[in-house]
Amino acid sequence: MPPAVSVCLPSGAPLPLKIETLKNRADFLRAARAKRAGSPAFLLQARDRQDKVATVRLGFTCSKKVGNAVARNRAKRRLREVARLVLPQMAHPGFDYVLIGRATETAARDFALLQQDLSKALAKVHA
RNA sequence: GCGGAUGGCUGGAGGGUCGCUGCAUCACGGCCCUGUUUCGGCAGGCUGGGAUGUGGAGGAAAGUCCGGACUCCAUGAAACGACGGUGCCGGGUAACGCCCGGCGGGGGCAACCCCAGGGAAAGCGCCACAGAAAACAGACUGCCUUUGCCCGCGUGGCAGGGGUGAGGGUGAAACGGUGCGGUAAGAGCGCACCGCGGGGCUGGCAACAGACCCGGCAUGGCAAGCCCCACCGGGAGCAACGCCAAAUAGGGACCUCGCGUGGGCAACCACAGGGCUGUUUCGGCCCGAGACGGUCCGGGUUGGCGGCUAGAGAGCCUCGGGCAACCGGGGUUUGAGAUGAAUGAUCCUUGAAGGGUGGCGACACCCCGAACAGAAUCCGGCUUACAGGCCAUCCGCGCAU
Repeated sequence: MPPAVSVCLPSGAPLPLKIETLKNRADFLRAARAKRAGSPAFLLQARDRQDKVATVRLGFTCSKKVGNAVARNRAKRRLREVARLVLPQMAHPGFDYVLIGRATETAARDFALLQQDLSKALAKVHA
């Protein structure tokens, strides 16, 4: 583990939210049991970790249902991009988010609509 | 021009904005450690985000089917055996089940393509259906001839003797095929050609081919059935393996086998005994009071760094050897290393083929917007998937000259 992220935080004033990648299977499973919000092109899962650490963590899931390796990679990249654009303004500190890709819609849906979808889903999950 | 055959190349293009990741350089911050100090710092290491520059998916990255490199484990010798693989000959290669060149067989007018292509006189097994008969030789039917009897006297019927071997619808396969002679009818019985077997000869490194001589002919097929022969082969894989840090654990229950002898106060030693090394023999190692036996239960299996991308490298040009695969030399250019896994997201322009509408047509307008597919230690192959486009060589047909 990199030494204690929380130690160097106090100095920061506004400080943009740190976004890390979710890596452990256990974290994915915990997120799956928390709140969720559907959307035509993806499914959003969100969980408040309640561990006093502000870092936002983000994960992606594209199962074999999405398609072959090329289709799965493309779906993940689009989800990653839309999250990169939307999340910094919308995310709540201390949350884990997981975006799950769908078969054809994730790759096909208009990108502007995709951003709107994510905003709506985040709002629903935070409510 | 039309139809083919073979080999090879390519795998949308241009731009704007915003990102990801490796490396290099540059300053900046953090402060822990080390060194030093004139106590301000400085140097090294660690670490955090940033700027600039530069590199960043494929011909199959795929299937994971072969062959290697590399790493760890195992590895005493001989003989024997088991298992798996390969299978015409020669060459290439680090190696191969791959590639090249030949040979043999089959297909095609041809270019060319296809072949799991050792052994069936070592043995066992199998040969469906059909057929008189399916494996070793005859039976059945037939053909010829002859004797007797019968009648409605005929190219008749019945019974018997003798001769004969391929005429018998079949079938994947029938004591070799075709023709002529021969005969009562026939038959390699004789002859010619083809096939087959044997022999030496010639050519070839060889597989094999050729002509010649001899033999009237002896060995049905299946070895992607067992098998025999020759050759090859230790096992597991980068989640290999090494290092650092942290944490946890250094277990428990039951069963099986064993707990022997001698010396010594004891530690221990020696010998029995047990286990491992495919088997055996010799040898070696371990245990020796427990087991490097089995079953079940419980706990753990995290993070980082190295391995990690420079090599049997690749592309192009060129010289030499070789029919070729390929080998040797020179020059030049080039070089993904991610790890919830980067190599992109989005917008604009252009846009192949395809589809639709109109038109005799050239064409115009509209729709759709590139196939298969994403490195995971690295190479050499094979196999499979693939929208289109392009090039070279060759073959057949047609037309013109």
